[in-house]
Amino acid sequence: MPATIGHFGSRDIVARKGDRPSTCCLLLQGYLCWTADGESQQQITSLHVPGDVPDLQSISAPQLQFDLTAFGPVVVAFVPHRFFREVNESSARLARALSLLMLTDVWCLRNWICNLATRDALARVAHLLCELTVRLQAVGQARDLRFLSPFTQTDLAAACAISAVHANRTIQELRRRRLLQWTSRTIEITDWGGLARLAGFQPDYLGLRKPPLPTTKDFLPAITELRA
Amino acid sequence: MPATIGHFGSRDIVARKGDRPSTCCLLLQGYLCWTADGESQQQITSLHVPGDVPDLQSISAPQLQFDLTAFGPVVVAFVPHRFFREVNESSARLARALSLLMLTDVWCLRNWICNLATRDALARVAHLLCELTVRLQAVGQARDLRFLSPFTQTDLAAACAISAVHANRTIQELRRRRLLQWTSRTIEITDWGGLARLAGFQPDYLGLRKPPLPTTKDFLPAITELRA
DNA sequence: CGCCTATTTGACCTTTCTCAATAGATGTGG
DNA sequence: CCACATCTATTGAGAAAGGTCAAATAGGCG
Repeated sequence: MPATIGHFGSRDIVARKGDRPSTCCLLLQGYLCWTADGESQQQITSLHVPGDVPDLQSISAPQLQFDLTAFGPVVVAFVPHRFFREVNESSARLARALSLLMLTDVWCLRNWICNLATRDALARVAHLLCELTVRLQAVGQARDLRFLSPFTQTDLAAACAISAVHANRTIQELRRRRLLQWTSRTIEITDWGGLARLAGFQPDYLGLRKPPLPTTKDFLPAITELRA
Repeated sequence: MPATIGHFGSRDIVARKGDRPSTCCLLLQGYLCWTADGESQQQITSLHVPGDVPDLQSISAPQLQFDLTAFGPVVVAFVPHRFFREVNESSARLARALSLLMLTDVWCLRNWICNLATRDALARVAHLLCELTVRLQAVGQARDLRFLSPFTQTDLAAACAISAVHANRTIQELRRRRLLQWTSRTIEITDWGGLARLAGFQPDYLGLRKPPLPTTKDFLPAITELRA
């Protein structure tokens, strides 16, 4: 897999609205979010973990509609669109894997909408953390429901569409209920059952999960190779 | 284009969560929405107008994640997945058009998220109506900013994630400001500039619009043929 | 006309926001 | 290693937006 490695610091914009990139970025380390600039503050519309290719769609997009922002130190592999086009033609199995990756994005977006629309602040934050935990576990980035997070409470607020102050109070409430610990840069879910119940988190939330998750894994050999 | 025509009444579920359809539905008349069942009420996660193929993704999806619900009387053409697969291989131009259609969906979803996340009820409803109007105009379903709508205020509430009561008060406020009329089954925007300003609606909202809209048109000859 | 659904209204209550101030952390240059 | 600047987290108090409940009204349709 032909690729160029890129490193970014927190808040760096990896790809900008209006860009017409000729590569996709495979996220190797850290977090990437699609962000939109609101008048008051920026809004996060989706969240990506290592193994994701957030801008897979840029292959056929005339231009990017949002900014792709790094959170914390980030390592990406820029892979030429050409590579994916060739994969699409040469391997039916990998082509299907790519479709599923895109599909998963869409399905995450609809769930994100449901999260914003149907839950109050407490359940909303809980749900986001459930999703994040599951996705990190799936790629081996969270052991024992514990993971590093470069997100500030303000970032969380931008993802959940609540104010930073309220995000703080919400987290305190989650701590008070002994559902999680969030100190300095690490988050630990101390009561997964309780958090999931509060969030109304459906484990089969991932209905799609079983098929597409191996999908991501299809690229892991290549990823590992790149990391070395 | 091989197709079977289907007719549906309001609230009929055209495709159900968990289904594994072997066709996509090209919407010919009426509205389709992807809906999720919340505890209290159903949530609309996206809205489709004639010319759209809401479940284009089902081609590579193992199963549907949400319900596809009809609003008002709806006519669809069920087109076999096979047809789209063949198109993908035979015509690079139409293949690109299909990619753009899918892309447009993703981009609509992110904008939907921004709408829920960054606007208050009044601007949110205004924005939804702006988007709806533009999309209807693009396919000739709204003349003079006036169109038929089978949506109840409760439906609007489900789309904007507000309560039905508040939706009602919001619409009254829009009427009071002489931005629109909404009587019985027709909506008319009486002050487009004012509505767009209130909503913070970006005409290039559609950034993608110029390229992909012709995309939809690529199918219009076929659509017209089917209608006849 | 009568039923059923959709809209409208009022009163009251809850959630969340905003503003403002304080405290804690982190990082930088001297 | 300290002093300072900056970012992040926390707290309090008051205000605004929106939710809920319940009842009244208005349409649409057989």
